[in-house]
This record gives sequence, structure tokens and C-alpha cells, in this order.
Amino acid sequence: MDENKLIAERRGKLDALRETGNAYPNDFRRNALAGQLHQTFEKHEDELLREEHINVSVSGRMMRKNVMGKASFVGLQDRSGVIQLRLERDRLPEGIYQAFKKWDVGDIVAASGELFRTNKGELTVLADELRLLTKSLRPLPEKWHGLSDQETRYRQRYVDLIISETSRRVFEVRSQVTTYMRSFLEAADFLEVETPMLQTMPGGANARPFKTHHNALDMQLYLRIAPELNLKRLIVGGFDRVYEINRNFRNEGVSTQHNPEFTMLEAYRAYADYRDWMDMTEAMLHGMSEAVLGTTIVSYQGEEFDFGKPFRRMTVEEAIQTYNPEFDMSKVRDRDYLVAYCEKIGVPVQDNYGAGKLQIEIFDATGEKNLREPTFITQYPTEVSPLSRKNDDDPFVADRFEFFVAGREIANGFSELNDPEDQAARFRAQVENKAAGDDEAMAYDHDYIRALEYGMPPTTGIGIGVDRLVMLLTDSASIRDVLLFPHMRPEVFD
RNA sequence: GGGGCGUUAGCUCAGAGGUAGAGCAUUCGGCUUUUAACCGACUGGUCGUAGGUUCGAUCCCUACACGCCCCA
Repeated sequence: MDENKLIAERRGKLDALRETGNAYPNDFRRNALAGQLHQTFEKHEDELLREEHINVSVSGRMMRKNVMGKASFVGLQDRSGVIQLRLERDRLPEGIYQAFKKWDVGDIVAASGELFRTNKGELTVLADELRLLTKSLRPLPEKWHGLSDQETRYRQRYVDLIISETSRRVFEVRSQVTTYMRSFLEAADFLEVETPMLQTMPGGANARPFKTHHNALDMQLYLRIAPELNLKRLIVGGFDRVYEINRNFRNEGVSTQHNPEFTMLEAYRAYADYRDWMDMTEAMLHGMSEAVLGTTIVSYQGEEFDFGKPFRRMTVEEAIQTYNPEFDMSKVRDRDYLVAYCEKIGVPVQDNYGAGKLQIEIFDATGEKNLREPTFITQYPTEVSPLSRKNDDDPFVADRFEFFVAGREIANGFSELNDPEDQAARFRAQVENKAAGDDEAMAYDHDYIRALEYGMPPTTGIGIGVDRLVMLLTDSASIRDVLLFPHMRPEVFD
């Protein structure tokens, strides 16, 4: 580890503290937070404050230290904001002020005293008690430019959070988003559940899993790629409105949009179909943006989206037409034509791709990034929707939607397939794909078929990517900005 | 996996084939209404790592590590 002169100096100060008593005391109790004080006494002028003799005890990290001889001003930061202290040598107990002059920005400090307002109008604690609670050995980044090195911000998030109000705000929004989801679903009588992360057979999505090993049982286990099949088992069991907000793990690349572990909301509701979930998604995002941002207008990377009005809806085939004007719609399900079109636009094709898979390849390549305004895309090919119910009038497509904003998929929902024989056939097709080399294809889940054979009521489900939603609501360009500890290669300590 | 860019003081950043620079922070001195406090003095570096070219490399070349962006 680096042990430079700055740290050595502070370590010397810590050694001195250890000699004079407990260097890490834990007997101070505060009775006020900075933000509360600013709010409560917002309208109090200096004269009124001094008349009322309001005594408070505060503590936090010393972020600013202005020493002017025998008096000083200090900025103390707690979780709610910053409160200023005024320290006067002759007001504090003997020797305290001299000791304080050796303290460093970054130290954890406590003070008690009465509130007043400075000439410039800043609410301030005139301290008559002052303590050092925790010595900080490492210097903080510069106060003006802050921490701009991305790597350090991600690896040492604790430093980023100390320094950056913006970063703290992102994670407060993140918490408010999941809180809002829970209250929204609870109001609709949903039950929150937790299902296994460690599974003997990963399922519920097309993705490669992480493998791990259970020592005592000496067996291979997988980290889950989705909770979907377990949640639908609960629908069979009679919990007919359930949801889970939790982590999924997918063994794929890392990018501004992908982290190997990410958070999804999955919610399932019996006696409803995918159109009901589209309506609920609109209502949830409308309410969430108002609750979290105070407005339904979401500004993202220079674009503005209105979460307050109904979202556009179009089918996959309509989207192909919209974004491929030269595409011959009379042949939209003609496999030979679709193959030729894919080759024309440079999309690689495999022999086992059917018309539905080819449609989705074209949609992904030409449509997705152009879906800027909030949009529901509906009627996905059954071929690429192995867990979705077929449409009654047109079995080529499933009763399914995906939701896009700013060219990114945010949500995926469908009417669930509850016909066990159809589901068994879909699993068999997945197994064939796997045999043909698709290592993201699903395995055949016998227990899930057995569950469906007991009878799953007609059901609809949705998955919402929490990280991507938080990115939108916080105007974050990278998923790493909304993950407290994004995945990084190990740091080398020498 | 491929391409591009980056890595210099604790932090933010300049720099150039010839012994390394600024601001802030630190240290010391001054200052009882500051808030990027101010004034004065000083200090701080294996220039990501390892090789190579060169009389001489932090700079040029190669590989590697880590990060960021784009593509698959």
C-alpha cells in the first residue's frame, strides 16, 4: 500500500491521540441533522435564533476548515447535508481549540452549541463543546474539482459518496425507485417473495449462467438468470399476485448497459393478460416519475421523455415496416425473403433460424435504437417467446410486449403460457436449439411442466430492469453509475 | 474478442528526446464572520509495469496491466 507523507503525518496525529486516551470513542450522541436544522430554522433571523437559545449536538465529516487565528469556521457533513460550526478559542474548554488546529479535513467531528446566523446569513452552531470522534488517515480529493477519475469513483465508492452530492443523489433515487415499486404493488395487493439464487437448473430466460459448486453436497449449482419459473410455480400454488425485486446473474460481457449481476422486478398476476400489464406499467412509471423526480418529464442525455402520457404502441411487424421503408411487407413471414433481407443489411443468419427469429434479428438491428419515445412493441414471434402464450387469432405471434425508452429495452411482459403440453413442446424446441449450438437456449424443466399440469390460472407477468430504469431517472450514461459497486477487474495491491 | 483513447504529486491537470511543472491539499508563520477564506514561506514524484531503440527515454517502439468509449 502507498504510505506517503500525507498519510504518515496523519498517522502520527493518531498515535498522539492513542496516547492521550481513547482514539475511537463511541459515546457521543447527536440530536440534530444538518438538513433538518436548515429546514426547521429556514425563516429564523439571527436575532430570533439568539433569543431562543437553541442548543444542538451535531456530528459528521469535516469537509471545510477555515482557520482565522483564534476563531474558525468548519463545515460538517452528515447524511442530510452540511451544517457550519463556528469555533472560538475562548469559548471552548481549555486546550481544545489548539488541538482542533491539528485536525484534518476528512476527520469525523462532533460539536454542541447554540444556533445563530452569520453576517452572510448562514445557519451556524456556535460551539461550546468539540470532539474528534474518528481520525481520517487518508486525504480526500480536492474540494473544487472533486473526484473525476472514473476508476477511483467505482472502486472506492466510499470516497465518491463523501465527495459527490450528485452521486449520493443517484443512489437515493435508486432506493426511492424500488420503494415506489413496492408501494405500488402492495397497493394492488401483490405479495413480495424471495426465490432461490442458487439453482440446479437455470431457467426463465435465454442467457448463459454462472456456475458454482456446493461443497457439502458435492454438486454443481448455477446462479439464477431469472426468477420467472419459480414465481409462476407460486401462481400455481395460489399466491396469484406475487413479485420479487432481486438480482439476476448472466455470464456475458460488461458494457455501459450490462453488468454481470443486475436487478429486476418480476411481477405476476393471475386473471389478467399482457395488455393489463401495459396499462399498469404506464401507471407505475407515471407515478414513479412524479414521486421520485417531482415531474413526469424525464431528461436523459439531452433528450426529454414524458412519462405522464400514454405510451406509443406498435407491433414488431409494424416496427419493421416503419424502420425499413424498402421492406416488402407482403413477405414479412417469408423465411427466404427474411434471410435475403438479413444478408442485405449485414445481419448474420443461422440455418435453424425460423421466420420469427429472423424478424427479431431485423427488428433488433434496425428498430430498437430508433425507439426513442417510450414505446410498447407487441406481438413478438412465438418462436422467440418460449414461455409466452400464443395469440388466439394468430399463433405465429405471442401475446407479448417489450417496452423501450431511448433506444433501450426497459421491460418485457407477456401473457403466460399455462398449457403444459404446449410448454413441453416449447421446451423441446429449446433443447433442440441448444443441441444446435445455442448455448443461451433453455433446458427442459420437468418440474415446471408438472406444476403447470396441476393448473396455472390464466396469468400475465412482467420484468422491469431496475438498473436501466434508474439510469433513465438519474440521467446516467453508464450502468456503473447506478451500481454502488460495479463489477471491476481486481485491483493490484503491491 | 476487435479498434480507438487514456494512466505524470494525495486530488485536478499542463509538459517536452537532455536532471519534472501549476493550482488545491499538506507543513510552518499570521489573522475572531469565513464559506474555492485570505496573506507569507516551504515541502511533495520509481512520470502504470516490463523490455527495446538511443550517448541519454517520463517522452519513440513492443508487450502486458488497469480504465474509458465504440464495435461484435
